[in-house]
Amino acid sequence: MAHNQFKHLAMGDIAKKAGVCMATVSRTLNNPDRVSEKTRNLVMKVVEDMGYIPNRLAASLRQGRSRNIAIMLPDITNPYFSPIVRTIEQISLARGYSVILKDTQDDPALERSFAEMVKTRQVDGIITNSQRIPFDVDLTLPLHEQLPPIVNASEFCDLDGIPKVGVDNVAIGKDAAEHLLGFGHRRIAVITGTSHILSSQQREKGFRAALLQANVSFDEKLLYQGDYSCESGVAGVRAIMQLKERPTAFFCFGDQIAIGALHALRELGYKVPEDISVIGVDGIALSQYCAPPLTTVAQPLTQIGEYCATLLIDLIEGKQPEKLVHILPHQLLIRASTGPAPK
Amino acid sequence: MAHNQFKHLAMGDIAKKAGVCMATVSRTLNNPDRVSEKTRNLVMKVVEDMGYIPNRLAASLRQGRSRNIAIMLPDITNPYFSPIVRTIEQISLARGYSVILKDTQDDPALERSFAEMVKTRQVDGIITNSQRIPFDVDLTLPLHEQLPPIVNASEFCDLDGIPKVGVDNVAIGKDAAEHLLGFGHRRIAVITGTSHILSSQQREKGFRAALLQANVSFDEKLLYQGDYSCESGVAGVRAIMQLKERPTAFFCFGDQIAIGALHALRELGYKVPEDISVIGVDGIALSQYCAPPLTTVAQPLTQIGEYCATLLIDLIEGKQPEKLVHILPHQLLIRASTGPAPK
DNA sequence: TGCATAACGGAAAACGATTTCCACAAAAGT
DNA sequence: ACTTTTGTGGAAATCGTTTTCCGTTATGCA
Repeated sequence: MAHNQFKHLAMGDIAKKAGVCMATVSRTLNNPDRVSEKTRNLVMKVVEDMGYIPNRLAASLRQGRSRNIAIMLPDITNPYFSPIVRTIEQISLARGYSVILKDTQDDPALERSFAEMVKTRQVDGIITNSQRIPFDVDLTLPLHEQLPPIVNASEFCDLDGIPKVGVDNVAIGKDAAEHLLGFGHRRIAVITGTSHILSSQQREKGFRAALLQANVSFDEKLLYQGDYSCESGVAGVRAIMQLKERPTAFFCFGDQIAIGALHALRELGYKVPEDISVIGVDGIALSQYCAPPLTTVAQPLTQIGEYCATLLIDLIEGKQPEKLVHILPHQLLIRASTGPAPK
Repeated sequence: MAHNQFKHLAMGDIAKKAGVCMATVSRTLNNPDRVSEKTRNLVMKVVEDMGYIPNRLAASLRQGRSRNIAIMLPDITNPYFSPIVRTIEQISLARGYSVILKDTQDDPALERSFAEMVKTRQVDGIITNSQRIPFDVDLTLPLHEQLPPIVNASEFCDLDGIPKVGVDNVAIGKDAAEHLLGFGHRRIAVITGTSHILSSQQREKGFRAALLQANVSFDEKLLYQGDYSCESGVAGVRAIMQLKERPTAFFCFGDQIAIGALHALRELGYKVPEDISVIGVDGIALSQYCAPPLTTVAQPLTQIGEYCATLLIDLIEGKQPEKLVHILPHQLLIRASTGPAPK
């Protein structure tokens, strides 16, 4: 009713005009090499002249696939995801897929409802940052026979057999800790990510392991449960700096946390890194513009996106990927927010 | 071929199992009130038990609409867009639409190709930040008869009759300038947004008007063409601070520019706001965590998203909106990056 | 000249829901 | 008891492609 002003040509109209049959038009559009050059040019010309654009819904219905993929994120405002999403878009486009982006706000119900888009045939597969797999699975049966094409990005669910792309968060926690230990820090505070999130737990694990290995004990009062937001960085610093025995360094499990922490430390009058060092994780673009520029353990965000998209589309198209799990290398970016521990 | 492991029930299967006809199943699912409670419960139970989920592609094909909308952005990594996109998603979801997000990288060809998704019936409408309308229009005919549902967000094309949601950028330029003038600044540098973008041109216009009105002349050497990126903020400051006659304030046409500018000023050893004031535009979430917290002219980002989504969906559904153009109020957030001009 | 191959036409099934048309029954109203 | 509603069944058209199944003609090659 609404917008009939756009008369939609059907393939039959083109066929009639060009004096060929529909099959030929379809072949010309989808398998150009199966049509003689002469007919191809003829059909193409008519298509151009009349401005025909095939209805992809019809094609999708017939072919049983939509050539769309979905990305589920807990929070698209987190700049961590931007480069990942952008890369996924680029690769998908190159391979003929469109991307549907979803902000699930970490809500299981929303995750499941979005996941239904696979069942409704609106998308052919899903890239998800959630460690909850939004499909019912029977653990006694092989997973890949029950799940639609799905790739776990950055955050991993604990099921084996689910394709995953991300980093080694235990190692990240260790590397960050060792960087601070190397500067002589012994009282290191931690502002974690969202507590139920695996990446946060693993970074904590790596952190503790590094301390243990260096024979440094950890004061549990120096641990603040954050949630990967700037706000939790602010709150964490405020809480911890009230302690009698203050830390000389903060290990923030995300760059956004670190940005908030830097802000709060500034407010309280501390100098970074002279009084207190701060290290983050993620390597978001803005981290280099912090005051001071943030030392951080950078993730290969573009690469994560690249692997996710490639993996998912391979799965969709039935190409068996050689590897289902990709753990990509991280990199410690030493900038100005960390320095020697004060005496 | 790829994933037949998911046997897809069709509506006929449900009808048979429930002992009713397909029309009844369809009615139950789409117009529950046109079916007796008894049959409704029966059908619903079968639907639940068998886990039936209707194929939306088929429905879309038949109904001639996909219940998808597209958002075209030049750069999804710009945190300016995040709250807008998130709000659009929320409203769309509530009204039964899915959102397809596109990063066009300001490329006209990409914009056009994405816009074709309307013609291929993959989306019912578009929200675009580009001032290029990616459809051919005949200016002698009424626009609304030629264009599919489309809404211009934040950046406006120069055609009348296109639905638009945004702010008054001339006023924003004026307000920012007057704030600095009020602090006694007379040499104010400007780092603009992308030069061909209307919002940047208008902010400049407002800025110049305010100076003129205050009887302050503008030194053209204090104008640096940026592109809304952090990098251009850095570059702008470096270029302008090499001048013999330096400014006492920077008006950055975007918060990202301002973040880069703050960074570069810090590198050069200037104190903000004691030596130099900096004001931004946009009011992105991170602006409050800058060092010092950024004075900025904030846009009502959530509201922009809200109006865009509502407007577009109303257009799609044939409801004639009362207003096609919404200019929403901005707000000067005075924080710590601006202060009195040094003597 | 003969024959394999390629190119294309014609017609129709298929994808899976929506929607219409008509008939017919049961429930509700007068 | 008679007329309206209301609810439902049965069957089929429809959306616009893709794809198959032949059959036919043109082309190329030996």
